[in-house]
Amino acid sequence: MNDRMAALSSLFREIGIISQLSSSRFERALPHGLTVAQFSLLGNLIRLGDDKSPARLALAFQVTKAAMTNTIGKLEGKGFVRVIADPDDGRAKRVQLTDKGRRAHDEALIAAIPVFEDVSAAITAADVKALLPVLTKLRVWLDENR
Amino acid sequence: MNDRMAALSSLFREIGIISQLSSSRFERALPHGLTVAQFSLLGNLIRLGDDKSPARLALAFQVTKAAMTNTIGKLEGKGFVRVIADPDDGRAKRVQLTDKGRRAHDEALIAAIPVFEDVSAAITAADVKALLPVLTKLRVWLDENR
DNA sequence: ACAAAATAGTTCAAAGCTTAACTATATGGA
DNA sequence: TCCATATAGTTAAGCTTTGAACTATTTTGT
Repeated sequence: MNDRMAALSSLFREIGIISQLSSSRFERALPHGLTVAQFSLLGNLIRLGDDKSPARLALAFQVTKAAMTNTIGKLEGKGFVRVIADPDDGRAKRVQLTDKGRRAHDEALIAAIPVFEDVSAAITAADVKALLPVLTKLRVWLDENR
Repeated sequence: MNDRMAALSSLFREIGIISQLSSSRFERALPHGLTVAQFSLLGNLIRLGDDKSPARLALAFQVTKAAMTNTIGKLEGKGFVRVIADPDDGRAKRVQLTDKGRRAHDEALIAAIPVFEDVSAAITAADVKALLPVLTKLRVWLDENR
């Protein structure tokens, strides 16, 4: 058990550091003062469709409703999303992309490309492909057994 | 490049979520209100020797001096470490373990065992072994190209 | 020997996240 | 129908971290 614990400790430690370093590296490159959370949210709305409730987005991103309120508020302040009352549910809201938000995401994507290219030097496509399912399984487990 | 970016995005996203979920899971189990940062610092002092300067510890843990000041302060407040002036360098300090700190780490280690056992269900020893060098390489690269 | 540059540590404000408490609206069962 | 419960969202307080500014001390180079 001792070796096992040591290995897992190392694993979680590396993961924690990578999480921090990668976020700050991307955020340094992103325009409009976008954070990774904001950029990811924009990307999600673009790729998977907008007009979703904050609660649903909070679930999708594994953050609390409070955190999502904050992120959405930031994007709204920048004019990148619009938040309207849900016509079908008086409790709920709906988050919609603005044209400005789409443009901002495009710019951010372009700005992020060189960072991705740089990072590609540190990890091969094959390694990413090998890592992902294992990490996903771990993440799902941690989430389900929270 | 698009697939590559999508894969890397997923990778960093999984890593970010795992970082957060694993920390909170461990912290829920740890006694004395120890955080992962505090527990790791105690462990480092025990395994690799104490009597080290905060600056050196900050480097080892990849956090800022300010963060290390905070972590050490918390441990000092709990009586788990003692901080003295470095007799050889007027600018520096030295962080020393107390007996209470050693005992607290032992207790925390015991409390952490079941968490490690639980997590073992979500990732095999072989997978950890395969992941570690790749993540380490990535972490080192991110650190060097910060 | 001495001024300039580097290093150690602290403090402060800002950011993002969490939990908990709270308001408002919906839903479901008696 | 009506009350209990669940869900949506916000707010406030607390935590950890970062970056920048600052003091004190040491090291370096001339």
